[in-house]
Amino acid sequence: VKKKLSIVDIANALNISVTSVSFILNGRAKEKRISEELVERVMKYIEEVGYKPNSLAQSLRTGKSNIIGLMVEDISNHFFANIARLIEDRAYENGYKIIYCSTDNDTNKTKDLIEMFQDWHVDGYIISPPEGIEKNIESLLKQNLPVVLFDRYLPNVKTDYVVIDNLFSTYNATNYMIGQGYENIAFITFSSLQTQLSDRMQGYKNALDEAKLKHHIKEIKYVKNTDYIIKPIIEFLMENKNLDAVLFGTNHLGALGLKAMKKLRLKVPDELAIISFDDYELFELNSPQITAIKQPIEGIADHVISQLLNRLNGKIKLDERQTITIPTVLNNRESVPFKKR
Amino acid sequence: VKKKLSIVDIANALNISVTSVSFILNGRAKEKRISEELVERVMKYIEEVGYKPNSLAQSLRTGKSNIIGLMVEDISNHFFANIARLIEDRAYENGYKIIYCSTDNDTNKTKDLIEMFQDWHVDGYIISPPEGIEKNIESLLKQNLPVVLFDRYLPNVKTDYVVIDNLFSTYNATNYMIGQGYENIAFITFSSLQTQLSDRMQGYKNALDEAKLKHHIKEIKYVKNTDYIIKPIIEFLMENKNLDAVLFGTNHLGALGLKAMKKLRLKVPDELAIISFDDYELFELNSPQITAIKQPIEGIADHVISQLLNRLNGKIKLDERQTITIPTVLNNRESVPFKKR
DNA sequence: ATGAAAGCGCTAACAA
DNA sequence: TTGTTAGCGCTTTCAT
Repeated sequence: VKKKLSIVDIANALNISVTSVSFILNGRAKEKRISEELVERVMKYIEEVGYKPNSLAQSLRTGKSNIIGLMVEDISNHFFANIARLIEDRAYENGYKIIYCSTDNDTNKTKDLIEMFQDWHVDGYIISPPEGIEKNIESLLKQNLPVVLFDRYLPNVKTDYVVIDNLFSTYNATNYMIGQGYENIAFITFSSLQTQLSDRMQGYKNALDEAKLKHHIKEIKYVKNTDYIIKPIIEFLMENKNLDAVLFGTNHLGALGLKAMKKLRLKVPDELAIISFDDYELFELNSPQITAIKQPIEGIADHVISQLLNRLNGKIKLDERQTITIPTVLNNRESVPFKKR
Repeated sequence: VKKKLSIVDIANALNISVTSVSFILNGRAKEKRISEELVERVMKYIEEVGYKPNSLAQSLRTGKSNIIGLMVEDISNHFFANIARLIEDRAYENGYKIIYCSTDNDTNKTKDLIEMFQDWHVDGYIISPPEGIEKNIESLLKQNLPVVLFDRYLPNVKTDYVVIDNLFSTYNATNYMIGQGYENIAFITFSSLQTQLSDRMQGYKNALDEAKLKHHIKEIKYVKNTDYIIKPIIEFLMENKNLDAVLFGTNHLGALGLKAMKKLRLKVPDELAIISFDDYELFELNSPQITAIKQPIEGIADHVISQLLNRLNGKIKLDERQTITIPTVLNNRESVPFKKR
């Protein structure tokens, strides 16, 4: 077991100073006018013995960790997992590593996690924020730490963020259903004040209001155990036999809603037309294929990481703020046929 | 913008030595017989000013980073995302953070990533290894760094690992199909020498050989673009009209296979019975519901992290080696009905 | 063009 | 019981 060598070891071995080695290592040889010959000698030796700088020490010294903290609601969720993957690729390409965690939308957990990340001096944050962490985000901002929110934002905190056009998405989807002849359209969502969900609800309401139709809203408390999400859906559906269409507020709810309907032996779309938010492999393969509001995952991930990298590279002024809203696509399939009356 | 305080600042403020502060912070006050009074004073002050130790410095000093490196094939894959989530929870519970990456089963990429993680002095590794990184894993082992492999292992490297009983799983599934009266059973898999895939293939072969039935194996080269996976599946299916059943080697292939059949307007299960490896929400919701080999994700994640934590805590002797093989469950649904002849 | 040395924040051996 | 100090490995200022 050979001990890891340090920059000192290699300086000694070559009988030169650590400074030279450091400069050479950091590509500042030219700038410091170090002889070609020395540079070559050092590089060769380093290659030979397989020297690798200790990133920890580098970070302690420079204050830069080259780590990005990624905080998503739940890494096992299809949407976030895909975002995480795309962000990861871009981050590594740019010399950053990713340390991640799932917040579960739990405010206290998130606060702890932010502190942890701070102790580790991560260079930047990508967060899908739960409610109630305004203070903590502001504190990061005050320290000039780059923060990019996504999926939802905090209305009272001036950060960069990347979101989709939630309001228009559901407005549009609801309108589509209305246009297809549906009149008793429900919206099933999680009870939450987060912007993405409240915007989606608002879009739904707006469309109904314009058409002078009645709201049918079911808010479900989020829990991990899916049984306790399916159950209220089933109950809601049973209690509202007059419904002819349902709009689901998230992909998770869409999938579970499908399960609920399967249990109830409800025929989709004959007895109930449906649209889900957030497209999903499952929706395309289902019979009938489920119409869904597709989020441009690549677009979101791309903007998120670009924004963060720009901040990291100082390409955005500190007092500037970039907010990006991306349109969605209604992937029209088979679950909302024209309704015969 | 107030500067971050260090242990020195708080020592000065309280007119005591850094040692005392350090000991108190690390809960060694009792052991070092530091006065209750001082401990209290320090703790109170720390609370007051919100002092947080710099983990970077701690790690540089102690050589322990409290970070676990998680290397999966692809974090956006349902299976790995779920494992990642469970591992994350257990890791944070135990004071570890997770830095992750996706290997894409790319040997060179993985090598680079391992080096990166090493530069960061991560305390332990959890890896679903691609082929050809035996040397690199061995090098980690030689440095007494804990490594737990999962999903597949490296036959020539003596590491801890957690895998499922792949061979029996497909043997069992294939046998089940045979028992249901199917005779021309195909196995669609990715071309790879990785243990999980070769074991699955072997299980399939064994069952067919025992029943004196012919092999129908399609190996597909893995690529990111799903079109280039669906296409060969379609071709294979078209060229082998005599098939009456298909076993898919991974969840990814199962889902894409379903798409292929949809395109071909093949009736499942009447024209083609199917079983997929690795259960999936999609399979349960499909009509017909797809029979699948369910991997015990919680069990895998649990064993993986327990093994790693035990190593980290020195509860496993260095020369000892733990390999765990977990059984799977054949989730019997509707896609393999008894075949009338 | 190269080197000496301070210091990032922390831990722990040693001293007192 | 508490304090002094070396040093983890690196970067960078200042001197030469």
